[in-house]
Amino acid sequence: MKDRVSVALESYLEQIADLQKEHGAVRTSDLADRMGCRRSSVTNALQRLSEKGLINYQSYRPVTLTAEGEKTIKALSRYHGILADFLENILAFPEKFAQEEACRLEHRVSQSTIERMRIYIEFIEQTDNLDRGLASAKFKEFMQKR
Amino acid sequence: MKDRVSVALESYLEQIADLQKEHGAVRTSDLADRMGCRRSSVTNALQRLSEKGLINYQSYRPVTLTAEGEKTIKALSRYHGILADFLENILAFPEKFAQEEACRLEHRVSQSTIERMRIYIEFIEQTDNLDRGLASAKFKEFMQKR
DNA sequence: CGCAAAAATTAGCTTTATCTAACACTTTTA
DNA sequence: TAAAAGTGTTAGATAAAGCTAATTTTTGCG
Repeated sequence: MKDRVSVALESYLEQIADLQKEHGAVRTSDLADRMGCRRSSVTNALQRLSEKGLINYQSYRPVTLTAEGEKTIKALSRYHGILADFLENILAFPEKFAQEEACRLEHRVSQSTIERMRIYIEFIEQTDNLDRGLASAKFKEFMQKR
Repeated sequence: MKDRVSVALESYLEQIADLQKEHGAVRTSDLADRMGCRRSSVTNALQRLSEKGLINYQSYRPVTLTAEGEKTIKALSRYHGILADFLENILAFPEKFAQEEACRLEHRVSQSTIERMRIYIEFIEQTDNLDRGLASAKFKEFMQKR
């Protein structure tokens, strides 16, 4: 069982995936902007990600994810999505906050909790469809009145 | 706004509070057992906690929390309690898991999310009392059927 | 009491993750 | 096309958090 990559490196990896989608190529300075750190810290991170086989990296060349890196990202972004969905649609947070909080939590929340959140969302949706509780709508209403 | 103590140090602080309650005095080796690390790492942590004014520490003496340390712990354990409550009573996890997961998350979840979880629990309880949805019971039932 | 065992600390090393400053490559542009 | 600007990397520091091995302090017992 290959040891899990650190929270910091996971975040770099996510930003790389994001930038790849947006711009194709991924540059050190864009990553530094996103991560709020110096370019030299990015270089250091890229070297470590490369050693772990998660990115294709050569000096002065734009970066891409390896197949392994893609796989890691896929799992992570699923976690992120479910978390953000839960925060927005169950706990009734605004989307922006939900996204930010999901970023903070996705590296820590266990798989069981993620799956349970998914099931909970499904449950609430079913309840809503049965027009019995309209639980999520009711919660939003409840929030307004406080 | 004094900068927040690290996740690692926060964990040490919690174990200190726990041991203080159980045994009065807090010894390096007990802490090492609890934290699953070496005694030398504990000494190192104690020195840093002491520099931050969170514990009273002198070489070879048992450790106690400062007022500041107590305050930190109080906030943390409130977070822990709400999280565990949410995991157990909303997401229907067994108590043991809820406690463990709360330990992992309490250092990362933002205050807003904690407060919102508290409100959500309150909301569900009210709903349940109105005998309208019995949402939490229904969710447990729903879980059983899967 | 005095000494051995246990407990705690120190010293020194490692890795991660960050920084600044200096240097090396690339790209732009006059 | 060559100098300047911009981008990327290296070198060297620092701090957190851990480790092992060696040393120091405390404690318990014969």
